[in-house]
Amino acid sequence: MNLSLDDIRQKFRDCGLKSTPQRASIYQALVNSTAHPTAEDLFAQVSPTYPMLSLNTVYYTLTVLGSAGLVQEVNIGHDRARYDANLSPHHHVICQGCQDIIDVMDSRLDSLAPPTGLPKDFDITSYQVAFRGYCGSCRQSQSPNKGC
Amino acid sequence: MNLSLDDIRQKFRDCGLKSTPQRASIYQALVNSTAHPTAEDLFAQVSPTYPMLSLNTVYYTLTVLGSAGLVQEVNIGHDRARYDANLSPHHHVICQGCQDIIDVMDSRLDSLAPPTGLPKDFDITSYQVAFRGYCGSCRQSQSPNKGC
DNA sequence: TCCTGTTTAGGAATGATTACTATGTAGCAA
DNA sequence: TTGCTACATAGTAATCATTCCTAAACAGGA
Ligand SMILES: [Mn+2]
Ligand SMILES: [Mn+2]
Ligand SMILES: [Zn+2]
Ligand SMILES: [Zn+2]
Repeated sequence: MNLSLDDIRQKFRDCGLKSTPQRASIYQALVNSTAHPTAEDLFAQVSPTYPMLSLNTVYYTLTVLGSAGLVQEVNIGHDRARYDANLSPHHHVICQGCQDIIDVMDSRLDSLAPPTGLPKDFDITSYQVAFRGYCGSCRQSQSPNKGC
Repeated sequence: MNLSLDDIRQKFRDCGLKSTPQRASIYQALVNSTAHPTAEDLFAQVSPTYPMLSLNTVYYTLTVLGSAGLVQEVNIGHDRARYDANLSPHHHVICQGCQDIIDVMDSRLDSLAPPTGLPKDFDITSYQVAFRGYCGSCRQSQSPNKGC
């Protein structure tokens, strides 16, 4: 992507969000990344430019951008939240060794038929496919189940 | 399902796991549920029968059963882990209001083509589809995005 | 029955996230 | 341009799920 700070300020205005240097930097770091960073990752990346930045602000910013629809959480486990500013429909491959998350953009996955057998009053708004496995460097360490 | 405690002791033996009353009760509560409970839920359910039960033991048991392949984690957010002893291939619908998780068994979802564009040394071992939306009772409270 | 490695209970520790709050500032209007 | 006000920030403290640690209990095999 590589959005400039000016592009970002414009986008914030369009969305009715206040534009602050911290907020713009955090969003820029996220939108220009494909690594699905944690809040801490973003904090570490932006900190050098804004030494006063608080990790708290990163969390607050992510929830604000989240409820504006500019950022989504990606859950690969219950441990820590990972964030994604890639709004085009896509899916994820997760390495169970290093926890890396790779984007999958495969249009065949974007029009799955709605699932059968649901309560009829259930309103599905979106879905995502999560593939799991092991990346090249984690393959050998892939531990088999003990019993069974 | 409705497995008896004897069935469960047998299954543990088959898997090479020690059978203790606590362990069997925890697994029984989980395997006979479709609610994808948390560790705390299981603790609350088993506690009346085993007043000395420790929440710690629930966590330990779940990791043991997990590495034996009898139990899987279902992640619907980064907040708390939900557990599932339903080993038949299936998918989930998650209500974003009440966090309920409903099983989806739709065989059309069980043979998706492997995704394109991955590093060739990536080894996919499984995948799951997570549908999100709002159940009947949570529908009205479904809050729209602020900006954008 | 005895032995040994696993399991349990309980308490303490960890670590990500949230809550609280005083100060700062963006955006708007006079 | 200036001043106002609501929102944003930083720092600290609190929360809470999960993990760590350890002594005692115990399951399963010899
Ligand atoms: Mn992504
Ligand atoms: Mn399930
Ligand atoms: Zn890996
Ligand atoms: Zn609901």
